[in-house]
Amino acid sequence: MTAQRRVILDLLRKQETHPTGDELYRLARRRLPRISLGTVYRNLELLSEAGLIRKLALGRTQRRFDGKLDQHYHARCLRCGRVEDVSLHPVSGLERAARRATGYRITGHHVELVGLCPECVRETGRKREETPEA
Amino acid sequence: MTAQRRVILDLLRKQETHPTGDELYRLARRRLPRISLGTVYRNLELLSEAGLIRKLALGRTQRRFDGKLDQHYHARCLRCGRVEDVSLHPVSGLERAARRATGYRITGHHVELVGLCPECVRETGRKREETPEA
DNA sequence: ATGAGTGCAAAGTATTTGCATACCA
DNA sequence: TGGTATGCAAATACTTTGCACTCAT
Repeated sequence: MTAQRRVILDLLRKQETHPTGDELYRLARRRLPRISLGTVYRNLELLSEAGLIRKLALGRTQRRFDGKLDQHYHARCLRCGRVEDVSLHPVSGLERAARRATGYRITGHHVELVGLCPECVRETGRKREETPEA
Repeated sequence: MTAQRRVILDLLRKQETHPTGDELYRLARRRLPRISLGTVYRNLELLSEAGLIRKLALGRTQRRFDGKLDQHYHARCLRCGRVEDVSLHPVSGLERAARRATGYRITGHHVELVGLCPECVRETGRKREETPEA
């Protein structure tokens, strides 16, 4: 746990917002003026692998598109990155509860389930070296 | 509705996966060899504005990080992009139901509520020109 | 002829990586 | 002194945009 890593973790823990890599870099620079963007990203990666922080906008940074417009949820495989539809009844009451809790005008919601797809379950059953990305 | 746009919409509707811009570009090129990546992205944007398709990995393409590890959900403002924690009781039974429906080994889930934050509700109450991105 | 849409290439944004150096066990 | 982490800069990945041109009104 280097000074850089500690500062990043610290910032992230006390931050109410959910900062981006760049925001974190700017914040971290106030305490460690010579820290580099690369170090910030590297440590974010390591910290999240270690389970000390979470990445939002899970999955890859690349955007995916969906032609199905009915309300449905998604399951994403942590290992191979595939995304599948999950047809479950939309959770009722969620949006109303969230409105109360946040004051937002909620217009929709989305659920992402994460785990391993059947195929990757089999694969990792055999050889356990590879670790899911996050 | 140009030929390009129709092809993209078509592909997206019949695709089981949730293709990325690039994948769609490659698929579209089989039917329209001269289509360009720019056109694909432009049309994805337009189609999603028109409500004909959905963007997954909502929000910006930029990743955000979270230092809080307890299970909690997030609310994202469509207009200003801010992301806030929402403390709601985790939806129970969701993961089990998803496992049944998909065969995935589910290890977690995440809920994102989308809408307008109170501040943006006020803003848009006044002037209605700006439209949320998606 | 006008406005919307296109292909192409260049620019932009976000993130990752190679490399030489610095630091610690 | 060996391995890990760093700063810096270059590279990469993905997406957006400027521009000149086409095409259907």
